[in-house]
Order: sequence, then structure tokens, then C-alpha cells
Amino acid sequence: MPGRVDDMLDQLRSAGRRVTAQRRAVLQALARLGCAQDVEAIHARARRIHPRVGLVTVYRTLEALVGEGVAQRVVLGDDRTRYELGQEHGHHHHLVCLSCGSVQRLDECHLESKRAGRRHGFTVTAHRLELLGYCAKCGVPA
Amino acid sequence: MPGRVDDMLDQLRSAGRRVTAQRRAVLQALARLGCAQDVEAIHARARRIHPRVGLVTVYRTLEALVGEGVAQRVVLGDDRTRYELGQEHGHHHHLVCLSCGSVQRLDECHLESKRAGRRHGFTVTAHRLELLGYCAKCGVPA
DNA sequence: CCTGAAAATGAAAATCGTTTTCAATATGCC
DNA sequence: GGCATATTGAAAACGATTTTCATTTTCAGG
Repeated sequence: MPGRVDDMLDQLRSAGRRVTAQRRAVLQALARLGCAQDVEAIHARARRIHPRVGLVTVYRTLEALVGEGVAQRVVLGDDRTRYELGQEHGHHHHLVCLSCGSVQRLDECHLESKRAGRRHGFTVTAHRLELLGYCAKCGVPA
Repeated sequence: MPGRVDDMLDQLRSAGRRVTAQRRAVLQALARLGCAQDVEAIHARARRIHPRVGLVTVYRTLEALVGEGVAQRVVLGDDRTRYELGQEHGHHHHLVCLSCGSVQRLDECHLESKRAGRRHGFTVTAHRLELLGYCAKCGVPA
């Protein structure tokens, strides 16, 4: 994904935000890491690309990217906020291993829950689904 | 649910835990409040039942209840941990209003995602599903 | 290219929810 | 009742995240 990052930077620029080396680094870090990474991991990766990037900037940049629709927050139930590139399109969920904590992407999404919500007078505009269990490597504990 | 709380207290007692006025208050607060309440709300309600209950005790009691399978943690994506009575049986999800933050219970759960996980070498033992949108009272913003 | 207004950065301090420490208190088996 | 042990509460510690503020950087305009 070489041009993809540049496209996103252009998108930021057209939105009136400024493109800095730090933001480029965070964006590249996100592009290279898998999905649902925590801020610490993103910071570490970004630092390898551009050493001059502080943790605070990573937090701020991630929020800016979410605001621009370029990245999204992922809530998995542990104490840290995670982020990944992509939005509605490319919508997917996660398989979270209860043993090793690994997270893998699940691209399927068969959910006709809009109807369920509507039955309650509720308009469903998004949903969050996490499947918990044990990954192939860990196996189910005795 | 008068006897329900007592049953749960008995369950605690048989598990070697001690039953105190504070725990009774927290349990009653949970029984009277709706689902997915945050610790502050539970604390406030518990205090109305027994003024002598500290926030720390609420945290500890809630974890004890989770450990005993009497209560469960609910993760909705905001910054606070929520709790509610009940476990696997009585399994349900939530309709979370993006406007007012209200949470209502959704008792349906048609999810045949075990298969999806298995296809990835993953054994799904639980899942978490939250539907986000707008409740009847708020309506969808323009 | 310069220039300056506005945005972005970083380090330190502030927040905020939650957890731990520790001395004092309460529970419940004997 | 008495004692071993669990529980409590206040204060301090914690860890993730946010804010403050002085300094640096971007980039639109001349």
C-alpha cells in the first residue's frame, strides 16, 4: 500500500489539516501493522519510521484520522483503545483469543440486526461484534 | 426480585465469601437498576440502600460477583466499565443510543458465528455484540 | 523564495477511572 | 464468645489518555 498512504495524506490536506512527518509516520505504521493495534504498538512502529514522534502526537494523530474517516477506533474489552485503518467499507469484526490475546480479522458480516433494532424503535446505524474464544495456536484449555 | 438477591448471597456464602451489608447493598442496587450500569451509578444506588458503602468496595464487590458468575462486565466502548446481573443464560445484547447514550436490552441473539470462527481455526466460546444507532426518543439526526 | 497566521509538536502536568496498600473492622466457623 | 480470616475504607498508587503551554512547523499569500 504505497499510494494508499499518500491518498490519505492528501485527504487530510484537503480537509484543512497539515501534513507532517509525524502524521506520515503514524499513517505508515497503521498501514504496516495488522488490525486493532493499541497506541503503544502504533507509537513503537511509528518511531521506527520517524524517531521524532512523541506518544502524545500519536494519540492526537489517531483522533484526527478517525475524525477524517481514515481510521477507526476498535474496542475489544481490554483496557486500551485500539485503532486500525479503514471505515465502514472494509467493515469487519475480530476473533479475539482469550488465551494469548491475539486478534485476527474476520471479514464476514452477516448481520440482519437492523430489523431487530427497529422492532424496538431503535435505528441501528452501526454495530460492534467481537467473537471471543481460542485461536488455532492456543487451542481450547482442558 | 426479593428472593433472587438472597439466593445470590447464599451462593456467595457457599463459595466461601462473606456476606456483608455492603455486598447486599451492591447486589440490590444491581437488581433494581437496568442493565449495563456504570460503577458510579451502582455506587450511588447502593448508597441509598446502605450509606456506609465506599466506591472501592463497590469495585471489589462487582469483581467478586463476576468471579462468582452472578454478574458480568459489559463493554460498550465508552471509557467506563459497566456491570449487570446475569450470565450466559439470559444472554443478551444492547442497543446503545449514539445521541443520549441510553442503553436498552435486546434479548434476541441469532448468531451462527461459531461456524465462521471455526473456518479460521478459531473456537468461538462467546461473543459480544453491540448495536449502535438512535433510540426512539432521540431519532436520527438530520 | 520569504513571511506570518494558524496548526502541530513535545514535555510536563493534569485527569479520570480503577487498583493497591494498610490499618481498622466485621463475619462466621469453632 | 473468640479467633482466624475476609472485608472495608481512606489515601496513595497506577496507567491510559488529555490538557497546557511554549516552541516549532506547515503552507497560503505576497
